[in-house]
Amino acid sequence: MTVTKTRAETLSERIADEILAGALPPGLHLDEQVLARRFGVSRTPVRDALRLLSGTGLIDIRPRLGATVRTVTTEELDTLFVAMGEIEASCARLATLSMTRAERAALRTQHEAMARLAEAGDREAYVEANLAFHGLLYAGAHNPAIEDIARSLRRRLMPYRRAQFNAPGRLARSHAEHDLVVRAVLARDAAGANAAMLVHMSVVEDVFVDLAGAVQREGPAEAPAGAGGTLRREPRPSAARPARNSRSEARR
Amino acid sequence: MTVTKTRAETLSERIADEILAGALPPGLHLDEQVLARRFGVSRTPVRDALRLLSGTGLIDIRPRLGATVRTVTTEELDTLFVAMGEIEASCARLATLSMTRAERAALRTQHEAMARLAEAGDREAYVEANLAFHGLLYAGAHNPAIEDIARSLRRRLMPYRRAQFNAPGRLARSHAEHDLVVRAVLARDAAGANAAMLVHMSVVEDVFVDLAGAVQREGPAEAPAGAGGTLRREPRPSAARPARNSRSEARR
DNA sequence: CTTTGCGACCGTGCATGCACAATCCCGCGC
DNA sequence: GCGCGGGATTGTGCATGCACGGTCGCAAAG
Repeated sequence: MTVTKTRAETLSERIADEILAGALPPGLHLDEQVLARRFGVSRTPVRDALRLLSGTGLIDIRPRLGATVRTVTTEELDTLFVAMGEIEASCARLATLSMTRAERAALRTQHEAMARLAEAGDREAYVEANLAFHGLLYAGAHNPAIEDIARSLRRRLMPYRRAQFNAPGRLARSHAEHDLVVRAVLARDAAGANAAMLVHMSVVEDVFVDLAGAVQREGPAEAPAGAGGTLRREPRPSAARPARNSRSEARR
Repeated sequence: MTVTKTRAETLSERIADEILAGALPPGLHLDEQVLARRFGVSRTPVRDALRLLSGTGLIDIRPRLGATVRTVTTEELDTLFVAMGEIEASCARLATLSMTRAERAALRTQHEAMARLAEAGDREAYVEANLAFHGLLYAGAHNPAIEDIARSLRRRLMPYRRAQFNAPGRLARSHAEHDLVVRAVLARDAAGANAAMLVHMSVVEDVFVDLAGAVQREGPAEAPAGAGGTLRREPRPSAARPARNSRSEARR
């Protein structure tokens, strides 16, 4: 059996962590030699790690120009959130159709635990429980392919989701939205679960866009590790507020 | 500007093509040195290409064991088809909300052209037009993130979709299913478009599963380039027929 | 005859070296 | 003063070499 992790693998994880933590800010050029020195290896495993990471969407590699941490504009972020919503909604629907009795029970338990956290206003714990909650739905879909997609998207959005529960009253409203999802799942109402999750995720998106707009207007936070501070400032600060929701930009 | 394509890039495309064409059958071990000799380069660009390819799901790389063409079991294939259906349905819904007038017109034109192809029974042309048809919906969603996911999934499924239109009457029925999708899109009925596409894709899946079952029972086709012949034969031929549809396996 | 331990072979992981391309800087011309 | 061209610099792309881990085969023991 293979327990050996190659250096390239280890490196790609560490670099990914640093990107997600904000230590390597978007747009930063990733110099192979610098990274090699920093990690005490040669350029070869660094190159391998960067190739590996390019598949995750975290970095861009352009021939002869090297790798840069992927810069995400607000427009791209918006489409990512929409896509995430669609995938989550699909998971909710599939989970409604495929969850075992035990999985439904676990979902219900998790949901009820989150009610107490929301009431207590424990944001920290709620955020963590929220990840687990959505994870239960991914797993409940019994579809590794779509679960991979969901986790990959969630990973890419992670840096931008931190502050979302800081908005006043968001905890309670989030839980109320979850409640509609859970009810539909338990009632075997697949279409309802799909729709409820779509609503939930579009709210999440809107909350984010509001925050992002605020960040953009004031400029990013001071510390490089500041949550939400990894948004690229648009070249022209005027007209910086894009269409709020690509779902509603229709009918041109 | 960068017009330079690196050898690794070129190689990854060529290798991908060969995998998709069936020249490199699933399970085949990809020897770096052999590939290097075959393409007249050193092992380094080959390694880079393989790392790049590992992100697309076409190959597996296991430390110290090298790369193999990804083997897809019927179960995995089933989940992939379900995921594809979900993504396509999402695209259809988003396209309904976001398509411009011109895009709707193009969709209608394409659909009408396909009516003639279906009537004439021109499978070859219909398959190609079908790709374009779905491509119009991907693009119409105005969401690069979800479009990428759709194209990536379609790519992975490509080798297994060839024979689907050989089933008698499939062309006409496919077009009828499309018709429901197109009507919903043009009528701005997002939920309807979503549902219609879901139906269409689940039929596509069922047709495939029937064919796959047949292939498995008789063994793969003779030629290594044979369409549908890239299915891995299960170790135990008995009990080889799995649950037909992961959507209907529910309520355990 | 089957099973298990040992050794040789082979392929991947990683380091190093070189060449070319893209960028930057400085000097020259307008 | 500003734009433009050419050379130096820097970093990536690729080739090559070596070492370690894994696999396979063979032989010996049960």
